[in-house]
Amino acid sequence: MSTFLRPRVPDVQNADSAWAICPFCGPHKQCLPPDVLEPYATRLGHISGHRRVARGDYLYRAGDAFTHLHAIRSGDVKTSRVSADGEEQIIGFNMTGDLLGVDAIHDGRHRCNAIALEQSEICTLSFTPLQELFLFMPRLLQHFLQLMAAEIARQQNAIILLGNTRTEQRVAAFVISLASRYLALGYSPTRFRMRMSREEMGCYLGMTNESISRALSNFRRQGVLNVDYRDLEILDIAALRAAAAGLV
Amino acid sequence: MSTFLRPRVPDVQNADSAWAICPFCGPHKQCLPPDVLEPYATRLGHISGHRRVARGDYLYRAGDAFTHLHAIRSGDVKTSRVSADGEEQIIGFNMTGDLLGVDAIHDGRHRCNAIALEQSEICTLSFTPLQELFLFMPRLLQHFLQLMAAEIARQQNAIILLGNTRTEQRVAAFVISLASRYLALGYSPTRFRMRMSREEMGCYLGMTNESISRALSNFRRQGVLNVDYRDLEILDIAALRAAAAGLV
DNA sequence: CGAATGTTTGAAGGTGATCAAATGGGGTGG
DNA sequence: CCACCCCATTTGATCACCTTCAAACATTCG
Repeated sequence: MSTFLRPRVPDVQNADSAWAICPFCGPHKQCLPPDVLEPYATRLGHISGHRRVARGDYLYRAGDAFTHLHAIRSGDVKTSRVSADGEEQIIGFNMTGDLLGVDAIHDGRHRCNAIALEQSEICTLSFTPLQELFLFMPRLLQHFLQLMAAEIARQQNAIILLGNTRTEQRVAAFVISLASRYLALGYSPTRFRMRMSREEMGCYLGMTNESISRALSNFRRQGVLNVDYRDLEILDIAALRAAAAGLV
Repeated sequence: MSTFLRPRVPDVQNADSAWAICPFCGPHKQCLPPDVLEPYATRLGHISGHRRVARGDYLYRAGDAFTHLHAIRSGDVKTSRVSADGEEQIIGFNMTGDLLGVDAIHDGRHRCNAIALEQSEICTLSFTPLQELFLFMPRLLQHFLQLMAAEIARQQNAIILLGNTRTEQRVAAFVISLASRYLALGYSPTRFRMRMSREEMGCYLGMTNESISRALSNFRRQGVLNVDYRDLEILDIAALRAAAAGLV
């Protein structure tokens, strides 16, 4: 990286609140390595806020002017768009550590709704001052670019999933995706509660809630999963992986 | 924007070659407004190169180390990934003005293949020096962020298309997408040649080449399109839009 | 505790995939 | 420049998969 522009952030302690360092994912710090985060914490704290949202609340709506990025500190959120005929179409599910709203950088207007699936804590980041911080903090900028690129890569996976797989394969891949994200957050990857309805899963995966239900039931009959409504346990991860790879 | 970091680029004429200003899309300049581009041209020129590729050539391969971004100066390119079972899965089609490879910023390694659909002219942009330029050129950075966000938005459209539409609707939307991109490039939006095979279209749209062919034939029978192999003419844009909106 | 919503399972029907074959272009080598 | 061959495209027939419609049951939240 360039040596001529080194962060000139004062090395001030800022321990008054955990919220102050939340903009890049708070306690888990998975978005930004601690050694990078530390000197930025103070400045980032100045441009961030936080809110609590209840199940069903909107973080932002399609059409809203884009002013802030939204980071999930805890909880689960879905992002969706509403088509011309008024039907909701889910773009993705997000959980602790995810950063929402970057797509709105394009034209300064949100094109998605972000809706809480349960009570959640949200950090808001004012984007204009963040952009100015980038000029002082090359590693912060680099990190942000990597974040956006990771989002693109994730969406590529979704495109492949939707275009080139059958229902059971798709559901298996989705369950594995959830498991690996819970693992990354330090939760059990084999037992967790799915926060979205079958309807919402189906909307995201391009199938009906009935097909989702049937696929999960099939996996249960095969001894691969233990499904009790939204509680899920992975019994045979190898078989699940095989199903996700299309080896049926 | 910040006033303390204004571009300090020497105002040097740099007219020796059109290639020198190619990094952000050359003659069409659609990526960067001329008044922004002008002062950057010299510096950008220093970090850019160019190549000519023939039909079937790889711009880069999945697994390659990421060093350069690739901008299409002319021609058409497809990006794809190869699944575990060795099948090609097309992520997108790109044409003049598109910037490829941003997804590799995530971990410094390309995850896609980029393959020329026909003879093309490609600009290469060394990413490390570009990152340093960002620190001097806030508007260039802002523009780049907008570019990446636009890519995310485009992929969201693809996800919706794949998940929530039927074949005819999907094909109609694809044709409209091609038309609007040709329009933006100054070409006829109603008569153009499709650069990809039915097979490749199908792979991208999550259907078989036969289904693509049938959908196009149906539109021809209805007087909506004139299809002659890869040559396409839009006869009834209103009907096509209606089909793309799912109003069948 | 009751109503509304979410989930499971069944049966029937439609859409798109698969298999197959004929036709037409385009690229390559002579 | 032409002819050939390979491959893309079109069209048809059959079939599997998933959707649709329907009903029973569980859960959650007021």
